[in-house]
Amino acid sequence: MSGGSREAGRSVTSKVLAILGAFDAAHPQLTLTEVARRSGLPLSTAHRLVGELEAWQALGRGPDGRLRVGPRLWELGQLAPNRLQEVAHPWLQELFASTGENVHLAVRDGLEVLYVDKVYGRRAVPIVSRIGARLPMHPTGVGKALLAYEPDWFVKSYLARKLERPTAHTVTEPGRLARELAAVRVQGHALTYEEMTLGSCSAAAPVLVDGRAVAALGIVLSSRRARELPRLVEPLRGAAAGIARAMA
Amino acid sequence: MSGGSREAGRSVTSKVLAILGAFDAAHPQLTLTEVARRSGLPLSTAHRLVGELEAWQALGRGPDGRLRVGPRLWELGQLAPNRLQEVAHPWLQELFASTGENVHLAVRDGLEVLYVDKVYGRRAVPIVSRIGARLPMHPTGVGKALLAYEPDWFVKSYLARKLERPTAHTVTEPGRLARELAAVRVQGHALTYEEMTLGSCSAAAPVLVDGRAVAALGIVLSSRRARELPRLVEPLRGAAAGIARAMA
DNA sequence: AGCGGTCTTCCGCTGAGTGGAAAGCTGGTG
DNA sequence: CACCAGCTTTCCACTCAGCGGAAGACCGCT
Repeated sequence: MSGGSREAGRSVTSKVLAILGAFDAAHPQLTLTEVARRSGLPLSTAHRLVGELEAWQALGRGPDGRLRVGPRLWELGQLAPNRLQEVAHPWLQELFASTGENVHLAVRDGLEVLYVDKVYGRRAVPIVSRIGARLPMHPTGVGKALLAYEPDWFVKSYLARKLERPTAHTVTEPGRLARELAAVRVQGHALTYEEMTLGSCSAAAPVLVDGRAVAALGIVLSSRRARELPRLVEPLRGAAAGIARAMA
Repeated sequence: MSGGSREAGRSVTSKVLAILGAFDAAHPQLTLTEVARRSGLPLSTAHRLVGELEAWQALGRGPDGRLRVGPRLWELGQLAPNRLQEVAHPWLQELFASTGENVHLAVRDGLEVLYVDKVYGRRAVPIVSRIGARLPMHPTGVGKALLAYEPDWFVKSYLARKLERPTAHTVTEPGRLARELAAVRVQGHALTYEEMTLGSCSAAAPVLVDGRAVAALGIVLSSRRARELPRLVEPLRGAAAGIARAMA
């Protein structure tokens, strides 16, 4: 840019976006120095740009003075149209009403599940997912439900990587996982037991439109109540089917 | 900036933000030309910057090719911490569960109400508010509940302006409105009948922390069922009080 | 084929943006 | 209370990235 940019060809816009990109679910608040480090910008450059973003409320500061995403970006984000969420939300609500359990909706994004919506009540025990958060596919119910309906080549390349292992219950052996996915395809739903978080288990069903899983609907409960899961599968599948019908 | 910027002193960052600012609830999707007009930028400049934003998924395109807020900004927006929403959501959920009606939570932002959260089911009839949307204060239940607890000078200057009149039922005479606000303060809740939208009416209660209304909780239903509103006031006030206690 | 609108590309000028360095702030430690 | 380590803020002279008017491509409509 104008002036002595060390790394030529980097636009101001890309720097601004790099700063925004420094924030993610694992790093929702950062010091200026951390922003500079994570975005790969010189500290003084980060300082100036962050100042402008802050003035516009794109970024804000927490009580401790650390930087966080600001209200203006939240508001802007709400403008992003999301047909899936709009169509599906009433079903999540209904499923929650009839079961009283945490329910959530996720889509695949890259090699992860992205949580798109969630309905929970007061006694919601385990905070497993957050709207907008990402988790790996293989240890989550919704992830398995989605993965099971991906084409072979995709599943193969997913399993070929070294898979994370958040708990001792996580299944990471490619063979066993592939067999589980086959079972999901046959049964039409996935179950997990403490594979992502100790203390919680889940059931999930794919939202199938033209044979492709465009999303997955999941229900999570405390693993103490794991034996109640089978009872929840039917309503879960019903809601997933309802969403699928409304999406088509 | 570098080059022949007509309006000197305008940073690239401010231009990027102006582009983002071109999107709002009333204009969720825009053509490039509209973006340029609304942000006050030359078309070619808008074109270049929009290109970069699009590549980063900060903006996206709808099926018709028009620009909209992209998934990346949605995700980023979800990162914005919001204690009010986190604390209040379970109460909204519970209020919805016990009444089956649309409930929503709003705060004052400038001279408008900003909807922060909303819970609704399948039979939700009237789409009055959207999370992240803004509406004027005087024709909405939550707006009246919030306005009633603002300091005198604020209310005075609010009433001094020419007030919008979305329906024939909207109260805009300063005197009558002031009297209504006094009644809200006495009763602890506000009622509206088709003041914002024909066909729907609402009740709302302030969330009072140290005597200040930090938010308002509202419930909306079809005006055909207006006579059921009084029955809903008690649960509404209970939930608002619960939120207030949890916020303190 | 002409028209009103949109989108895309081009290119030479220039001041906005740059970032290293140095100075200011913390708060913790011996 | 001097010292230090890490974070934040300010400064400034150099320079190339960004600029935007203009020209042209590309619609859909009549």
